[in-house]
Amino acid sequence: MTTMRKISQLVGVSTATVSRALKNPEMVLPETREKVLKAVETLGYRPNILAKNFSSGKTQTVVVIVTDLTNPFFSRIVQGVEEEAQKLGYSVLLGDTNDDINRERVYAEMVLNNKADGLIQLDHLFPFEDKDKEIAKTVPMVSVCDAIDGDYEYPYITIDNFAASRDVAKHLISLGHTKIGAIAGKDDSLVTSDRLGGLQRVLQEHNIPFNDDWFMRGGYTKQCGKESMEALLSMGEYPTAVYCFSDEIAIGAIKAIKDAGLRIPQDISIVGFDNIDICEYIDPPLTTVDQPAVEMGQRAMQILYQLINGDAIQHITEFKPYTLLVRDSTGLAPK
Amino acid sequence: MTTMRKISQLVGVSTATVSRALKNPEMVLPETREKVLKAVETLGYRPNILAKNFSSGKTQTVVVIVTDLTNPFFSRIVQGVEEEAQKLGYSVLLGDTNDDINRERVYAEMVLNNKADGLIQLDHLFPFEDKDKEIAKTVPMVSVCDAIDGDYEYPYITIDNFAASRDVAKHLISLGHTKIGAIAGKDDSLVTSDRLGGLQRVLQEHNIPFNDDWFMRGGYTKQCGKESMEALLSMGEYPTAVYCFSDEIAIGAIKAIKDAGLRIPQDISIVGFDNIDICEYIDPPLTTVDQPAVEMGQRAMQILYQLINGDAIQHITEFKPYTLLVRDSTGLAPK
DNA sequence: TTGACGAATGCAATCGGTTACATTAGGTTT
DNA sequence: AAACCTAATGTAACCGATTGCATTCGTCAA
Repeated sequence: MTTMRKISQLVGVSTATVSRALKNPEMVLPETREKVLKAVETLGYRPNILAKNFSSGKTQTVVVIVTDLTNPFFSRIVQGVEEEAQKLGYSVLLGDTNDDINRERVYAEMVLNNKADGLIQLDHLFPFEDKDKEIAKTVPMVSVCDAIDGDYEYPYITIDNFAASRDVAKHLISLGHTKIGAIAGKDDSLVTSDRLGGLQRVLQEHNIPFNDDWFMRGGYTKQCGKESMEALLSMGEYPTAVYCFSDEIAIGAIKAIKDAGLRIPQDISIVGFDNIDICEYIDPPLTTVDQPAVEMGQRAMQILYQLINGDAIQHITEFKPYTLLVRDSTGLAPK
Repeated sequence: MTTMRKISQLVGVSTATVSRALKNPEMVLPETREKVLKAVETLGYRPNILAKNFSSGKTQTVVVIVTDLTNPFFSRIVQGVEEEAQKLGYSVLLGDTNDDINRERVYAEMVLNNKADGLIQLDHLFPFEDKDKEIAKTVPMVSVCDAIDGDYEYPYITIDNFAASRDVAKHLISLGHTKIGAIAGKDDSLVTSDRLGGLQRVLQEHNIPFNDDWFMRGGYTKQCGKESMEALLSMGEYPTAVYCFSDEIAIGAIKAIKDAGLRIPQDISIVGFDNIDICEYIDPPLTTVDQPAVEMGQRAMQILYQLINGDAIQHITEFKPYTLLVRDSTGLAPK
């Protein structure tokens, strides 16, 4: 391997000069610089990043923790993170945890072990136990889209889920729906409580009762959406509109409705959340709340960059704009 | 930060002994080991991976290059890679290239710069130019699912695309189809030529002409699928069955067909490829070829591991089993 | 002419864990 | 008892780039 020493020998200067010629050209005589660059060229020198990282104590790398990379909403956020990371000179280590808190912990500890400089979390469980909270304090860390409800002091990029839910609820009520159910993703998360809260608030404002039996909990998967919807349909009386807390859930719900021989939106209206690509392509096109996934990922990376580079860790919840996209999966309530 | 030196001072031994107590316990007196472990515990020592990597010259990290992470087929492969990487003690650096050859090159060079030990490529363009081929020779590298047609000496994990295409073609012919179109993903790739070849061979065997106008090329996206299908439908005579080289393409094609007021499969049969999760959920459920994505990713990582750890680079094309899944998007050819 | 100053460069320590080689202690063999 | 061996541990070099401090050299002012 070509090292800096070889360059310095070829040019007849010290390694310090070579280092400066490459990193701080203005500290070096133009002709020295020329000679160094030429030697770099002829020997095909590449700086050993390992050595650089070691002496600087930084890895120029961040870890992204995702529970399920196959969820297109999450993978878009990751794309945003990565795009921004590359701009800022960082690499992205992938941590797909498959909902396993222990794997989350492993990835979080990578920062402590100097394998990465910071952490971005999507839809996470960590920090989970008290010992995790200790770790969380020392690790530069940002949450995107979902966070743990608790008193943690790290930034959180999201949309105003409460307000978005209010918009969804108003939309359904304006179509005449009064029998409204919901299928949530994960329990005990800020997203779930905010979305549920927004829905309940609007129902309350319109004196429409909220039927707790019609509030289902599962995961952000098609499978869960299908099973939850089947459960709803098997009840004696079921809702005429179902608000799914993710598009994946909605897709599963739609499948269950069609399998039962019912029509969307004539019999049941469906609303999703996230606006993943496929929403426009499914039948019927899905009414959903658009979240700016890529932008959220980018922003998370920007903030993480600031944290890593010295800004004190402060609690910032940053809201991005959202849009309710009305498509064909919602319609007038059946008579 | 707690370093090995601190431990050694606390215990009253040298750093070498500490190192051995942790890495080669059998080289150290049991009681010494106990004392070291205790000190590690009380001081909360964590080895600095940066230093370890530096002195060993290895990063225990691999790069995965994907053109589009939001494609669920690719993200499943990545999941497989990651799962296996974790088992083998490796981390995964993500390289989403957005079809940009320059970004691919950046990621490939990470291996040369000691940022990673090896490279896994999905649906890639690299190596592209002659200078890339030089790089490719020195970099431990494995392709999954798609490779560049050319004389490169690195392993390739795939399914037998030619045979799978034959199965698709036979299935369509058995349903009475003779007017068969196809929508490909990328040009100039082994996958495209194999799949097209398999289709053409079977048509030839049945004395069915292959209409070149009905062979569309684009990318592996819903958007491309939709546009290609619209183009097909705008022709005076269009196929009664369309073989899409990915499920994403198929989903776009289905959208175009429905928008045109036609029915699937009564008017047009559609076949996809990959068997991504959503195939069961769309309307109608999609006939497709299942590829064992997770397993392919795992296997790619295993082989890369072997390459990194000394096995000579050899050209292996390894085929995984595939399955044609007949669902409801294919039916009898219209009279 | 000399002292001061600044620009350019060199010297050498440093980061923290690993490891080849050296040393020591304890036991065994002859 | 001397010679020898082995297990356990210590010493110090090493990986390669960075950087604080020292040095050199040329220039300008006193």
